Amino acid sequence: MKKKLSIVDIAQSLNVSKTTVSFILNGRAQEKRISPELVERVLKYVEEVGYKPNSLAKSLRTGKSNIIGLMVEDISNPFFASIARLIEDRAYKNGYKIIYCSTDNDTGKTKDLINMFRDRHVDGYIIAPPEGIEDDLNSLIKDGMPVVMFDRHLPQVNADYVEIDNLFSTYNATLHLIDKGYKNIAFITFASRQTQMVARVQGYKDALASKGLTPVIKEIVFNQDEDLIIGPIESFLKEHTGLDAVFFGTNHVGACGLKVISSLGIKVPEDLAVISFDDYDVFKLYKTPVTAIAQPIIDIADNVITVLLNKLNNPLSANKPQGVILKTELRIRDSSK
Amino acid sequence: MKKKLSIVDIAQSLNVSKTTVSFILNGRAQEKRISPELVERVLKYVEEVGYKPNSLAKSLRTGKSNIIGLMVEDISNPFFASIARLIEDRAYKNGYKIIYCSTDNDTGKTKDLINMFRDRHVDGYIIAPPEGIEDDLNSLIKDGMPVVMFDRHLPQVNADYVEIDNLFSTYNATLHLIDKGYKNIAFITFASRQTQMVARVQGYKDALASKGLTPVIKEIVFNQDEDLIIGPIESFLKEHTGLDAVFFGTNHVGACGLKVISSLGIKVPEDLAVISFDDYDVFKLYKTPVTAIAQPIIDIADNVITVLLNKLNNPLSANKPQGVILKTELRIRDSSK
DNA sequence: AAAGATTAATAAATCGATTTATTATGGAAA
DNA sequence: TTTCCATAATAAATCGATTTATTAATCTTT
Repeated sequence: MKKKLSIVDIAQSLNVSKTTVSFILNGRAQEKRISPELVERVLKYVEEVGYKPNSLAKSLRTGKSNIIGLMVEDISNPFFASIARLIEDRAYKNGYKIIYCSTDNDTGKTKDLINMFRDRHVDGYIIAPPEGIEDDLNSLIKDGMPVVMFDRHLPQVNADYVEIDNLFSTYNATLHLIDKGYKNIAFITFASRQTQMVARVQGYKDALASKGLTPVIKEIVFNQDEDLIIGPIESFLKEHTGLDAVFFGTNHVGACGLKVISSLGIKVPEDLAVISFDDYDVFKLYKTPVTAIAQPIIDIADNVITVLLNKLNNPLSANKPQGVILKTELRIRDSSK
Repeated sequence: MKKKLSIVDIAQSLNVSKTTVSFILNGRAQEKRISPELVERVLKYVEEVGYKPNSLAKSLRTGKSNIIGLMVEDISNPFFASIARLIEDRAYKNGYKIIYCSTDNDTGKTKDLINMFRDRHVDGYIIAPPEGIEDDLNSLIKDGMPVVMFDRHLPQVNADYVEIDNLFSTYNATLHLIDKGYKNIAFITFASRQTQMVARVQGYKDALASKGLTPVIKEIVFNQDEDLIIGPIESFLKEHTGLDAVFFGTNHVGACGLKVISSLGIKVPEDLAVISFDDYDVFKLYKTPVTAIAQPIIDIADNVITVLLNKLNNPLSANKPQGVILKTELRIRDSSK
């Protein structure tokens, strides 16, 4: 077992000082007036023996880790997994690695994770924030750490964020249902005071209000256990027999909703029209494909990483944080015919 | 902006040496005969000011990082995302963090990622290995790093692995189709010489052979771009009109296959019966729910992390690496009625 | 009472890099 | 000939912990 080479080994083998080796490897040879012959000799040897600087030592000294911390709600949710994947790719191409983890929308867990990231000296934070971590994020920002929020934002946190136009999306989709003649439209979603969810509910309400219809809203407690989502939806649908359409607020609720609808033998759209937020394989392939609001996943990921890389490369630029709002696409399928 | 406290700050504030502080914080006070009063005084102060040791410095000195590297094929695939999620939870509970990344089944990329992990001094590796990285893994093992493979294994790598009984799973499922009277059964999957895929194909072939039927196999080049999966499936299905059943080798191929079937207006199971490997929301919710082979995801994750933690805690135990083979469940739905 | 053993704490070395401060040398200017 | 200034390289300090080696004080033992 060959033990790993250090910069001292390199320096000794070449009979030069480690300072010189370090300068050369960090591209500061010219600035430090190191002779071209020596530069070449060192580089050649380093290449030959395959020496790689110990990044821990490097990080300890420089204070940079080239790691970005990414916190999503749940990495096993396709929406977040896809975004994570795209961000990962872009980050790698720019010399950054990603550590990610799932917050479960749990404030306590998220605080722990932020501390863990901080402890690991990540260079920047990307987060779909749950409520209640305003102070933690503000403290990060005060310490000069780049922070980008996505999917939602916290109004009391003064950082960049990337979102979609939630209010307009549900407003528009609800109008679509109304135009098709549906009058008793329910909205089922996770209980949440997060900006994106509040906006979605509001868009739905606004659309109904504009036509003088009454909203029916069912909020479900966020949970990892599918049964605890399916159960409440089932009782809700059994209770509200007069509905002619239902709007699901997220892909997860939508998928669970379809399971309920399927098991109850409800026909879509004859008995009940369906629209869901987030597009998802399940919606495309359902018996009668389900109309859905597709988020611009690639655009979201691109914007997030661009904003973050920008901040990492220009740490001084104290320009005001900005919010990017992206458009969604209503994919009309015959579930709302 | 308060700058972070170091152990020296703590030592100075308390008028003791940093050695003492370090011993106390690492629970070696008794062993080092440090007086209980001093221990208490130090612990109290540390708690009070919220001092946390710099883990980079710690890792540099001790050579341990408390990080586990997890390499899956594609984090946006629900199968891998779910397993990653479960492993992440278990790891956190045991004081380990996870860095994960997607290999894309790409040998070159995987080699890079292994080097990245190595560079970051991860303490252990969990990997769904692509072909061609035998040497890299063996080199890790030679250097004493714990390595656990899952989903598949590399015969030339002498490390623990956790798998399912692929051959029996497809054998059994194919027999199920044959029992139902289907005779022209095709198998569509990703082209791969990985152990799990070879076994799946073999199980299918064996079942057909046992009944004197002829296999029809379509292999698709692994790709991130869905169109490059859907296209080949579509032409294959158009070409082979005599088929009465089709077996998809992975969840991703299965989902794409259903899209093709749906768009071609093929009726399941009247025109074509369908079975897929991996269970998946899409299969449960398809027009006629699709029979699928469900992997024991929780069991897989549990076994993987248990084996790895075991190795991390008993680095000396040079007991022979073992393979764990788990059972799958054939979930029969009316797509193969 | 001197030598040895315990106890309780500390000084210094180390991990592997980066960065600041310093030195030795040869040539130009005074 | 002395002084000054580039040039080219190096020694030493530093990042923040852990760990080894050492010291000073007290207690036993003979």
